[in-house]
Amino acid sequence: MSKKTSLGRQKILIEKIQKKSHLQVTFSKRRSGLFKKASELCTLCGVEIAIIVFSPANKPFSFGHSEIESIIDRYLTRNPPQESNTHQIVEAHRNANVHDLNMQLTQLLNHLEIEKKKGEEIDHMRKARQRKFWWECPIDELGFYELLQLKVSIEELKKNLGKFASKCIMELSNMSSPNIGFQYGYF
Amino acid sequence: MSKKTSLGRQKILIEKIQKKSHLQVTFSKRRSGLFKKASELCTLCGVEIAIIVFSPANKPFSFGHSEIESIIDRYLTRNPPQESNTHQIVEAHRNANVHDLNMQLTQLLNHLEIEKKKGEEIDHMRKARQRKFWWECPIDELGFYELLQLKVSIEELKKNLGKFASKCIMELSNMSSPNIGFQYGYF
DNA sequence: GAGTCTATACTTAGCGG
DNA sequence: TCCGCTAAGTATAGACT
Repeated sequence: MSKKTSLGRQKILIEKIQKKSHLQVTFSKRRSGLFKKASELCTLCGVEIAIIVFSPANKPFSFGHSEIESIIDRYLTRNPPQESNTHQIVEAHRNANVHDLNMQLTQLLNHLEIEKKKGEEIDHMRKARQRKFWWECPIDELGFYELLQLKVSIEELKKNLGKFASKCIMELSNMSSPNIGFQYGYF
Repeated sequence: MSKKTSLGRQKILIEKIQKKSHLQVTFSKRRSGLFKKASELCTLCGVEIAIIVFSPANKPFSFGHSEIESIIDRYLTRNPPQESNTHQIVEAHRNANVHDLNMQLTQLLNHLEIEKKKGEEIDHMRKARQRKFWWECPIDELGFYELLQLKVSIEELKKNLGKFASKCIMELSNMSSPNIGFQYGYF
């Protein structure tokens, strides 16, 4: 209650934001706003839109999914310079050049997206494993006491495994498959 | 005077507008709105943005990070200007566009390189670990026989660890530090 | 088409979690 | 970093020029 209520939106000048943290927030918000507007325009008017944005941290963000390529392609092929014939050859070359660049750009965007996703996935998996599996570490890098600890831990694991296996066996034998071929006495 | 006052903005559903004339108006307004937002984002955050939009009439509109937009817009919407001066301006902007694309391409190449390297590194580490550490696997996902194998392997590991530790201790005791504080008898 | 007007829908700055 | 909130700033639907 003693807390002041929010001031609400303040007017800002459209000029380069100096404060870095501030800029990052604004970029994030406005980028998503921009993409939302674009998506609305797509839906409302049934048009195709391609957007490429480079973040302040120089990361590329794109809107337009996989269609971005065809959109750029269309733009470049159907953007005929309406000029005199004398320029047409030069223009054609230029357009070919631009077209080529855009192809590469698009391909790179796709690759980047894939690589990013792959990297994130692997990283995520790694982190998940690290949380779950304490033994995931290179033995060669362990110190003496750490080796001791590892030994103890593995013995603990062995015990637990024995218990777990026994439990599995019990459950199996409680099921309706009495002739199951496992050699229970192994443990 | 007898005119009714405007109803003000009405809520609309974000779905394909059916009425053609209506659609055209909306497209025009929202496209400029989109480009305005993009331009603000450019200025506020000092980033580069490229947008390509195809109108319902299949005309391409593009937004680059400068005032290129209005010029290209004029150039494409109206008939080609006859003055060579204007022609030069358009040419200049087209070149700027190419330059821009090249910038983006370079940036992307760098990003891709970094991401790829990162991904490969992580992948390499993962594979190295997998080769080295057979026990790196989620216990919950192991089958019965695999659990058996794991148990055996771990017992083997325990033995090897014991040997390894003994060897370490031997080597330590052979060194010139006889008072080392380890409790050798632990293993 | 593009520009104007109005009232309202939508966006977002600044703050907190 | 991302989410949510609030209030003020903007964008824009509809009608008309």
